[in-house]
Amino acid sequence: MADHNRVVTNSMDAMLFLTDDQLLQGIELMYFAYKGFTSDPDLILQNYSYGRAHHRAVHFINRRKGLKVNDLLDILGITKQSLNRVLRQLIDDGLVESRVGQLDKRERNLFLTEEGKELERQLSDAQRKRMRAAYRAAGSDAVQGFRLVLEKIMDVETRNRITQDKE
Amino acid sequence: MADHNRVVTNSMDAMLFLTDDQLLQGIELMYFAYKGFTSDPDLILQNYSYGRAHHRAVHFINRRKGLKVNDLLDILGITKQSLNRVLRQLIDDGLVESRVGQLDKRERNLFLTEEGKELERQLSDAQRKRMRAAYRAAGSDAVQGFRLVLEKIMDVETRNRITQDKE
DNA sequence: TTATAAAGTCAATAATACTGACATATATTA
DNA sequence: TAATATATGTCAGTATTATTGACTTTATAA
Repeated sequence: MADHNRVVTNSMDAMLFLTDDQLLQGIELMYFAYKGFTSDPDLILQNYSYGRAHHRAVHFINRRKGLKVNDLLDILGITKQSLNRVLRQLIDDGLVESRVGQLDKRERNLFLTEEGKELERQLSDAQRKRMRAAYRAAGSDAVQGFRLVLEKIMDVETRNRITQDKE
Repeated sequence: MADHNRVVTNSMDAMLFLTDDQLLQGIELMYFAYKGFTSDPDLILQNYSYGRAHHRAVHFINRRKGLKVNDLLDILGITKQSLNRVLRQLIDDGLVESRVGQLDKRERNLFLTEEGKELERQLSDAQRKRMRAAYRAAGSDAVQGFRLVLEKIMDVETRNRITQDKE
């Protein structure tokens, strides 16, 4: 029975019928989930008088250690001037270190300091906790589906950049 | 084999092992997907000199026709003063109609005008198109998993409010 | 040497949110 | 009925995050 269902399901995929209402429900789900998803970090950031922009910078500097300012700009899709305000604060506050590039001295490689890592840990702990609970509650099959759909929702250029960066 | 795998997978769910890196990948996925998800409407809104706040208002007024101002405040989780700016514009521009409540005349029931429906259609067409493409590419099993995980990511109070509202 | 590139900065502006203080109309309660 | 509470709306001031445009400094490349 499982096998039979699987075959039927797969052959249905090509003509998956989706009402506008079902799609709108998915859209709302994204909205509400994203809201919950950002709520825990938002609370923590208040203690530092930082905002989401700081979180994003800290997150990506942690994930791609030593990345260049330009890389960060590409990832975030904001202007140099917007990033500068945030980065300036993080550097002045001693959470981020900006090292002159070894090959090209115009470049700056960004790293988290110990203090920066501590904030990152706090933020990602909260977010991971929520993700882990959701993953566990939904089950591993659901997680695969979740990841697959999210990947397809992204802009193609974004998807290519992310996946090519992965080693 | 399918049945055997299913059993193994389900029994694994309780102890689903997730590395911090896997969870961080999920977190990034949410970030990038949400970004893509809002990019199409953002372009359309520029033509109207509106922002995401207007989109959200229009979306929920369409989805819950005749909802009260207080209902909308609850859903959006913003202050009366923040909503007012947006709602004032939409009403003045003739996209939203505010009708005095029939039972309680203090209340105002919100509706989209024909013009408002036209904007809603434009915005949701773009977003539905992206969702439909993602759903089709991922397959119906994946869609189920996607929805399930998103529901679990939401705040419990949000989830209860959403699901109870559904008839 | 001149042009290009990476990073940083200053200034002005916009969208979205916030808090606090009040006003108005209507409903509910004492 | 009089006092209180509720739903909505508004004014003013402030903060965060983003924008555009103009420029500078330093370093690499043509």
